Amino acid sequence: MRILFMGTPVFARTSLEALVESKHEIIGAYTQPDKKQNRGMKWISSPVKEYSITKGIPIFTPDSLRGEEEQQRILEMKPDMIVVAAYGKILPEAILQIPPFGCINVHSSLLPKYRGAAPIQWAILNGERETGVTIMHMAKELDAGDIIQWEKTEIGSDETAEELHNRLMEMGAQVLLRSIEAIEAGTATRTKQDASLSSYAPMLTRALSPMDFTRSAAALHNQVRGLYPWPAATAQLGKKKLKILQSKLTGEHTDQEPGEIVCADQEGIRIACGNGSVLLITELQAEGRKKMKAADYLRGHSL
RNA sequence: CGCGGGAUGGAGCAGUUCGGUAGCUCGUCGGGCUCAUAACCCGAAGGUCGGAGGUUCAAAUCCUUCUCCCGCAA
Repeated sequence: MRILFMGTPVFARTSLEALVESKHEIIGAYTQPDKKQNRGMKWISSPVKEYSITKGIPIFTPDSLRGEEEQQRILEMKPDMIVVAAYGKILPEAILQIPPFGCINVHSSLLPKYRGAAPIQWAILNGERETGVTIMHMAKELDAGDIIQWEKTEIGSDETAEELHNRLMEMGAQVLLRSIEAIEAGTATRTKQDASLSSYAPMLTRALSPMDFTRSAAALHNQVRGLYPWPAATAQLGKKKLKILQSKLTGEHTDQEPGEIVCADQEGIRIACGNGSVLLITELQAEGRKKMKAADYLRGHSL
């Protein structure tokens, strides 16, 4: 199968790698243009671009796919199928109709739940017990196409968004290969999404970071691991604003007011939360510092 | 040239403004106390103060430069 790939971050690269190592022919990779970003405003290429260079895959980084010219180019490449994974651009309908085997997408949630940009993180933020990856045919509406296959996985009670992301990334690549195989063999099914069950997982922002200690410890724990490693939960402890990177639920109770420090020792910092629940902060990061164990932080700082 | 913070014994920090014998909390090792201990008491080891130049009688501290780390912004 002649496959045109479209994707940007490391999540997409993993699927691309799986495709490259499969029997399929990767005829090109679309990815976001290089950006000036990070400290020092250096030019950064997407992981998909970096990888494609090492494999000699033709790279395309248009600002938009809406133009005639771009659509014509894709048409001339004669892809049998377009595979999209976290590309970051909307594909116009004209392009969706080009490949005879269709445009399929790797999405890291159990659709129709968590459509959108940050499905992995929102699943954790909402305290879901399970999530997964879905391979679907792309439709005009975002993440609303017919489902080809999905695979579920349990979310560990202390699992972070980063860990879950890495697992789903590998899982996505595998399910993708199986789906393509099924499509090629003509055994693939198409299941419509029940739009009434859909939910939206918008891009994360720093506005989600501040911790409100009147919420339950369980909700805050979800916030800490769901926002890890970016943008990370933050809290004002003592005089400093800290990123809270790792926490534990202790099941303890306290009579102290939300936000008060129950105890700070080798285990970490226990903070009173809503309804007398207690959250144990075990890892954090101060501005200009590296992340460290809460106990280490306490050796040089008083609260 | 985006803005800013940081590099000090194994860990986390102070000291840098106004140069003058390197300090705190903890860890480690030894000893003591104890039925016992992650607790307490006594003692010890461990640092070319990120690298390289310079100023000075004297530099962690002032000047120049380099490397690495981090936060913000994108």
